Amino acid sequence: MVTIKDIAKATGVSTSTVSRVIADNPKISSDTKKKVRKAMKEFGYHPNINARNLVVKSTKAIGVIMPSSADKALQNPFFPEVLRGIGSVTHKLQYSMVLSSGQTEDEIFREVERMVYGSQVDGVILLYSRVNDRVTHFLREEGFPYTIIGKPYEHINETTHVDNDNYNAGKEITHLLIEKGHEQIAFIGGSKDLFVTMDREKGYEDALHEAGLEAKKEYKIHTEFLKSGGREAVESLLDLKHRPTAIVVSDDLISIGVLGMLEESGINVPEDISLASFNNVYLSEIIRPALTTVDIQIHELGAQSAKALIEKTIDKSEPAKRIIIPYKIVYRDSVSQFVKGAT
Amino acid sequence: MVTIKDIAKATGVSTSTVSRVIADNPKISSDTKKKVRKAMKEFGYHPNINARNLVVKSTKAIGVIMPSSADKALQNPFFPEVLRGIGSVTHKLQYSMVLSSGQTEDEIFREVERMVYGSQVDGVILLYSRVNDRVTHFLREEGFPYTIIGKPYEHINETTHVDNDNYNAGKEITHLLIEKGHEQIAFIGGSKDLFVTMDREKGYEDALHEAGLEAKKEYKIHTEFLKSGGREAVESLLDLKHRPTAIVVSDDLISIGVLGMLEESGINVPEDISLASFNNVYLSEIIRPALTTVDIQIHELGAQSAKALIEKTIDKSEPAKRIIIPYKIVYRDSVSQFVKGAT
DNA sequence: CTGTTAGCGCATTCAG
DNA sequence: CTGAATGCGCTAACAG
Repeated sequence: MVTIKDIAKATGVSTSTVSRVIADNPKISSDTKKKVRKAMKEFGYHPNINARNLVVKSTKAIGVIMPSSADKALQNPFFPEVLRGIGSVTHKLQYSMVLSSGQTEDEIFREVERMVYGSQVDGVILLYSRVNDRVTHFLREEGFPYTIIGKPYEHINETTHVDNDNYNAGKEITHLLIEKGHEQIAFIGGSKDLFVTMDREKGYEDALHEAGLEAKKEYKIHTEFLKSGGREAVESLLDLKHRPTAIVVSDDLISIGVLGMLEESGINVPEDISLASFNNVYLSEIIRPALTTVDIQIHELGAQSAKALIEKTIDKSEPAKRIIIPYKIVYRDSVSQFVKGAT
Repeated sequence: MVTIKDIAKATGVSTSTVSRVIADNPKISSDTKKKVRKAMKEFGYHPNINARNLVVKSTKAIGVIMPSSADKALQNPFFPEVLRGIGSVTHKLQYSMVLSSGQTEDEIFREVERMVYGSQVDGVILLYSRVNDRVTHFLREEGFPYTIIGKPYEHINETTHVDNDNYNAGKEITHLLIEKGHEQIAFIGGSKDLFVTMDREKGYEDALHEAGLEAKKEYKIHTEFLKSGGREAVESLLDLKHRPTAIVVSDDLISIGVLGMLEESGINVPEDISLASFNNVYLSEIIRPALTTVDIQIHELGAQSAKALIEKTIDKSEPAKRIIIPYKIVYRDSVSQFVKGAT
């Protein structure tokens, strides 16, 4: 390995001078800069990141914490996409991203501990927001920089997070259904202790109320990506005396599962039942019928969270921020006008 | 930050002793070990990873290089799943994974350079295998440990990689179709300079030949995840005088796109056309009809590549290995018996 | 079984 | 504008 010593010796300057040209210190004459740079190139010099980190006490790296993956949640194309978003800014700023790899909550906790205590990263991004999360508590107590994608469970005004206005998105998408003449509108959501689900559901309910429609209890179900219990829940929904004519689904991936179940039952979308969901992952455009869904700009969610985090790691006095990424409804083919007696 | 010095002072031993109990050196009396550990706990001591890396010249971290993402390829659930696989072993071995974030080939190259020259990682895993890849060349010339998921373009016997037997998988899945009575079997693949595609396609062709069937040129098309040109290609396939009765598709995600197109054209799967593909991502189980596909064990692909890489970083003399992960066909609902005159 | 010494590669005072 | 000296936090001989 070629070090700054080598190139110092080769150019006849001191190591500090070399160090200064690396930092592009303005007090170094352009002559010596040129000379030193030439040598660096010739010798194939590259700074040792660890040595540098050790002395400057900063790593130019951020940790990205995925949710515990007992479930199949990670198969959701949401994740590669946020990663891309995060990556787009880390890359621009020459930061690295280190990914968590733990599966259980406990494993993840230890990992974060390692990242923080070992000063492996300057800050972390949480790709989830769970009720009463140990990791969040830890980060907060340590005063370690972090941002959350989604809505924090507590201390919401003191923790910077980037989120969508899921409540209004939920409201708006149900409103769309109502406008289309639907009155029997169901809601299928993911895990109900996720804020996304809760917010979107609340929006759905309020839209209904505002339209003078009833939000029947039996119209709201929650399912973990159609595993085991999930299918039955959906089936019972379809078996209802008053079967809904439209469904708001909290996630495109769930929509795809629901779509399959409807097809099996000989129910056509959107003729018999309309479907509207959230996220606008690539798949929702590919599948038939193409999904009417709200585009939450996943990429931007990631990018902004990284940007905010890095700003915070650089200037600790940076105040906590809430960043709301605008959504927009993408109209495709899974929603249609309600026509009486179609079913 | 509490350092090894602090706890040395507190316990009245030397820093080297503390260092030794961290390493659980057997030559330290259990008495002092106990004493030191107690102090570490009290003071909340955690080793500084950078300092340690600097002296031991190893990082216990591996780089994971994603393909350049001009296309939407990263939306493929394949990636989260390999990441999980890789993560499962890095985590067990207490390694970290740092993810590439470059979008273009050039950006990625610089990143890898940084990882290698900056000794940020001990080795890297390439999640792609492109013809004439700059990164691969670089790694090879530097003699830096790396493994490839997929089939290396060159020096195949000198670079450890983990792959499926895609040729035979392709053969077997087409054979399945043939057994079901199909004789007009088409092939839809992804980018044709990917080895996966090539291997699977070759298997498809050979299966046809062995069965005395013709592999018509117009039956083979390539499409980049159904973007722009892709749809037309598939359409032309369906417009053929002798429309195929079965299709081998090289990737589940493409299958989903094809499925949508067929549905639009009023063609039923599997009644009119059978569909068989590869990967067995979670979606293929959820979608209707559920996909008959070959399970390539993505998770294992990732895990084994990480395992092999780490072994190599630990013992540089470890020989290059080729690790073939077994595949198995998962029979679901997208393939059916061919019945004459069904179309 | 444990302490002393040295040094990993770099950035940063402080002089000059 | 540049060099000498010091130390970041830790491990690794080498002694004892």
